[in-house]
Amino acid sequence: MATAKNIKPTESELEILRVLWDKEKATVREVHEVLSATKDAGYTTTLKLLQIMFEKGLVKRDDSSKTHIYQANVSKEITQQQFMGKMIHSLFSGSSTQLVMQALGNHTHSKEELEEIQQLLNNLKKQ
Amino acid sequence: MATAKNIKPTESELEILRVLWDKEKATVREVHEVLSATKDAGYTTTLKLLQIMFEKGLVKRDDSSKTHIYQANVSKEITQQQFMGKMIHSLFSGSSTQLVMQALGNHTHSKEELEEIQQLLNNLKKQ
DNA sequence: TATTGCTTACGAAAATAATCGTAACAGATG
DNA sequence: CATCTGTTACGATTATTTTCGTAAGCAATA
Repeated sequence: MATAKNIKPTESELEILRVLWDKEKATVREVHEVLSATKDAGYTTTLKLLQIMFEKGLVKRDDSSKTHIYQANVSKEITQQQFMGKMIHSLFSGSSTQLVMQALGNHTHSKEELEEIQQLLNNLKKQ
Repeated sequence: MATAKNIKPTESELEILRVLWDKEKATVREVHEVLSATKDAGYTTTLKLLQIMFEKGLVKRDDSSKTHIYQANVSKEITQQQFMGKMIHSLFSGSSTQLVMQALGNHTHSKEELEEIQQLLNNLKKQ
């Protein structure tokens, strides 16, 4: 993903990005279809939002045919980091460890997942 | 903390809660003093915000003397969980494991912190 | 060709959040 | 008592985000 803008997507923009990260490419209608399952806003609302996101550089689009095709222009990873950083700062006094412990303690993890985390932890300890 | 409202604090409200969690009790002026170190908004802005938060039940206050004394009315833990849940859902496809790995991988942790996490992990594995 | 259906563009309204200005009041102090 | 200082109350403004209505275009097709 070439352009990693440091623009923080709004709540609604995030919902759209989620769809685009999942589908890779999508038309306004496709995005709207997914969104309308969980929220009710009109088609033009989704359209407008995508247009705004395009202006901000959050998405790119192929407008060579009448029906434009949108694609995320910020990576999921970068966005995750961005929000995590904010979260760590504003809710965990800057301690990512506290955040990790909170997430570990308050959600269920399968044996396999715990093992996966253990692997990563082992690697970190080796440094 | 008796009343755990499921009201999501806004960005600014969160900043105020952070101060209140830290200081336990505080007057508007005290909150504002802390805030003004990092952001510039007038005193009455902080006052108004606290009044709104009071109406929402995010804070409680002792108004027995002229200068009211505010206190958080939602716990840091509950609020953390609330935001974490949202985050896991909207950015990690519902997988808290992914979030944990992201946080572990993208931030530095001291030997002691890693050990602390290991302890918790051990406990979880025992279940 | 006329109609229908789906599309984009875009201004503007509605909703939400943040900020401030001003009034009023209480307490201290000259 | 008059004044100054610091406080709350609160309406109103501003900024941001979300939503929608309407116009216009294009393509398929009756």
